[in-house]
Amino acid sequence: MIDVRVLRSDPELARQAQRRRGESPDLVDEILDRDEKRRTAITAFERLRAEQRTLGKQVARAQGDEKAELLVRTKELSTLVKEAEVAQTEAEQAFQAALKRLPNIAAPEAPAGGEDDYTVIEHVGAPRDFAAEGFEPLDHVELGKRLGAIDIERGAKVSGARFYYLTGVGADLELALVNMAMDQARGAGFTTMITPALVKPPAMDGTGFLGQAAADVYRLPAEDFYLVGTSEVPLAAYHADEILEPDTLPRRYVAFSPCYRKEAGSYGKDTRGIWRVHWFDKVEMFTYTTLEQSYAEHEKMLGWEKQWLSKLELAYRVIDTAAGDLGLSAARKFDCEVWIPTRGGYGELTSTSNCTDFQSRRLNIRGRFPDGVKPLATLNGTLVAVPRAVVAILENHQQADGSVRVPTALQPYLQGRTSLEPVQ
RNA sequence: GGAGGUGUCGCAUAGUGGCCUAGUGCGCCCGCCUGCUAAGCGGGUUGAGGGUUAUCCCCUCUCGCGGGUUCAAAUCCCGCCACCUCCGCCA
Repeated sequence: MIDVRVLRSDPELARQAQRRRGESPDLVDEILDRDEKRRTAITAFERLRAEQRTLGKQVARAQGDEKAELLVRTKELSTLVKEAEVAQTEAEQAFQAALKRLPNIAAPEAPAGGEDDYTVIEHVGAPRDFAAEGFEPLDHVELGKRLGAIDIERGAKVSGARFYYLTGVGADLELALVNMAMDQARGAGFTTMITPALVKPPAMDGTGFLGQAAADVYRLPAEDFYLVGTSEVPLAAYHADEILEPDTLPRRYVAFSPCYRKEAGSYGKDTRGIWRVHWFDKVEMFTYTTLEQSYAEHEKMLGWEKQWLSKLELAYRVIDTAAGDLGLSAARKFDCEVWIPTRGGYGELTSTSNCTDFQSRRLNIRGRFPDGVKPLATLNGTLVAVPRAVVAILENHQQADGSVRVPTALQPYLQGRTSLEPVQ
């Protein structure tokens, strides 16, 4: 949620930001119009309410005829106050509804445009040249079968399309990745968390996932729960309605959780294998800090993600996501995209967003600072989304004999194994 | 799932319709006093919104949340939520 005072003082900034996202600037003016009506309604209510309170005190002291006369007026006022209160509430709700639709103001550095308008910040490592090595790489589905690591057929039998089992070394690989990620984050000062995967509507809405992303969210209507698509949701809502002391900042949390996504609108896209699935496990970093510190923190998040990918010995590039591809809450987003041999291109493995004070305003997360109580900034970043990491490792580290080399850093987490061998 | 209890300004508490502009203690902040510290004394200390915006000032809301009764609600009534105790069920 954007500070309405920013919209009042510099509406053109917000209109411009909307255009850079490829969205209509008219929403800004609709919000300002509703703000005007809201303030008029508040003033009207408060004037009546003040009169009611003043007269109410006189009633308490008055006697006889004087009291009777006052009661005539106060009874009238009682009705007027109630009407004015209803009008104020309605104006407030109309205003809030419009304001909540407005996405975060994209950072000036974020490229304008949509999904394909990203800029590449850097390349790290070179894609492996299988042709030079003299063999054709297998995809992760075939490798997963040979290793006894991934069972997609039975995933579909039990749960349907886009579900899978990790079996044997596949399951071992998940636990190894998760433990390694947790160790790295813990070493960087993060507090380890295991978070609820079912949340109530305010948590989902406050994090910004009931906007454009609502179609992608699983809901349990009977109990009014949502299944989270990322532990960003329970981590952001963790400090909702709290005022944090500045000397406890930054607060860094790392969570392991399952993630559930409908993947609506992706029909026919990435249908093979486990690249895009309805459920997966993920280790996610999350930071609460000041708005001023958030930009440096965002660089740190990216640094931790790069460190992680390097330990997995993967070639990747970093992109600066375009404004139109930021989602509702983010002001800026960096994706790390790893080279996937059988895709013949880069695919997103991790992503880190600076949501500035956008989520904090929705979730009412504030800090007590010398110059007042102010909303904090929130940032999130993937360390490991398990299935995609498994795909990247299997495909990039496969050998001509069908085995898969285990990256050195990961070996201690896989009972010292240096390679995964085919079982058939 | 059932029964009972509890929810007040950081913490602990007072408050059974108008004297609540929510009192008191603790904690915290500022100042005074004081060789230092403690004690003592004085003041301040929820958050949000509106008017005005030159820091002041004025007003409204905020006693778990939402309704209702009333001229007037922390206080009375209804619903919901959270927590505690016990029972049931379950991993």
